[in-house]
Amino acid sequence: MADSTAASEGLRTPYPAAEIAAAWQRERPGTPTESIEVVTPIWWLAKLFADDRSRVLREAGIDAATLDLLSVIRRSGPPYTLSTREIAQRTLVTAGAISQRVARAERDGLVRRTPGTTGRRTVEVSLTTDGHALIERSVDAVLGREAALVIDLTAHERNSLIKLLEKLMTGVRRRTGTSQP
Amino acid sequence: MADSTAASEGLRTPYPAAEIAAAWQRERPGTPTESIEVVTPIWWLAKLFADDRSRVLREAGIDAATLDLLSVIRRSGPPYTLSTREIAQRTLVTAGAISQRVARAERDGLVRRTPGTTGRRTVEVSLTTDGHALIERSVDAVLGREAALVIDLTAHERNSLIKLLEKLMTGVRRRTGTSQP
DNA sequence: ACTGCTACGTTTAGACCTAAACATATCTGG
DNA sequence: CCAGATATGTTTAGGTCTAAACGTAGCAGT
Repeated sequence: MADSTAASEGLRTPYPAAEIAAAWQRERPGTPTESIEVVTPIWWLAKLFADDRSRVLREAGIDAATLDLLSVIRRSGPPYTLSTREIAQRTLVTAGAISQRVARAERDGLVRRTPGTTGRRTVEVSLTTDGHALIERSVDAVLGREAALVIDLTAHERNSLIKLLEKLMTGVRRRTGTSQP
Repeated sequence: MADSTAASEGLRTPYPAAEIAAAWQRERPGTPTESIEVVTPIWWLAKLFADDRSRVLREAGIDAATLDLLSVIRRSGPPYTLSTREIAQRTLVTAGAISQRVARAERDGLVRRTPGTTGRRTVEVSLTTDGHALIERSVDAVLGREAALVIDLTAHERNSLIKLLEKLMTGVRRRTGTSQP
């Protein structure tokens, strides 16, 4: 069943995950390949989305890391201010990376850092007028483009996929220890 | 339907994608958020898998980039040799990155570079004894761990997910231009 | 009020990647 | 046979991230 339609030429569907699993079974029978057809497409899709987003953002004059930072602040609503720690929790990167992102964005005049008034030794990061304008300008472009990329799924398929991803994520989280390492 | 079970405390399920979409709708009604619940979980899962894999590999004394390189050569079968170009095609990184990966692996004695005998100005990369031993030692650990991470899905759910991811990837590929930019 | 503990943010060193410039080697068509 | 086009790999410059070391700011207990 793998030999029909032998690849007479290049790779129309370049190296689908099933072929990787089959190759391992051929080379090392018994290799635990059950996960490959789930994990590999997820990685590839993540990269396809990330690369496409980079392209869209380059045209808008902003990069993905900055979009992520400005988005999370914008989304939190007025007064468009979050502490460094809150930002780190809502994002999948380390505190050090947030520090650097904020430093770059501040250098570019997109956010402002102010000593936190509330208790702890926090630092509040808030949007400047420029930062607010930039995120307003970018978010529709990025999300609109991504909506177009997933349009091939029917509403039903989309819902099934969302539910399955949710269940998978719950399991993975539980087994890896839910907090970021 | 979003307000029931208000988050009285921290974030048991930290910032699920649905909340992000809801936040955008609250802040900017009309924002095209249809893709968020699909794209965001895919990114998060990719990162969860990548981080977990890094952890497993650190214990095995190898990094993800090297695993990727040795795997693709090992999987190709005897004589465990591929040209730089073939490796780049089977991997999602640029030719420059492959060049650097091969240089590092060669420095560590895991692969060997030889001028290609067949026609073009190719460079053949082949596994050394050490490289072969290292990949044999690592692959079961990595794939076994990943199989354990996806075990919560039933066979039926797993198949549905695979099919949906395949369909999504096909569409995204077509709309972004199938070859890597 | 001291002393030690914990929370929080920043800095630094190192790894890896991409994009673009290079450097060659191989073909192609007069 | 030669000139340009094409295919391959490598190098370089710049950017971002992580992990770990730091440096302090509040807090708790006595």
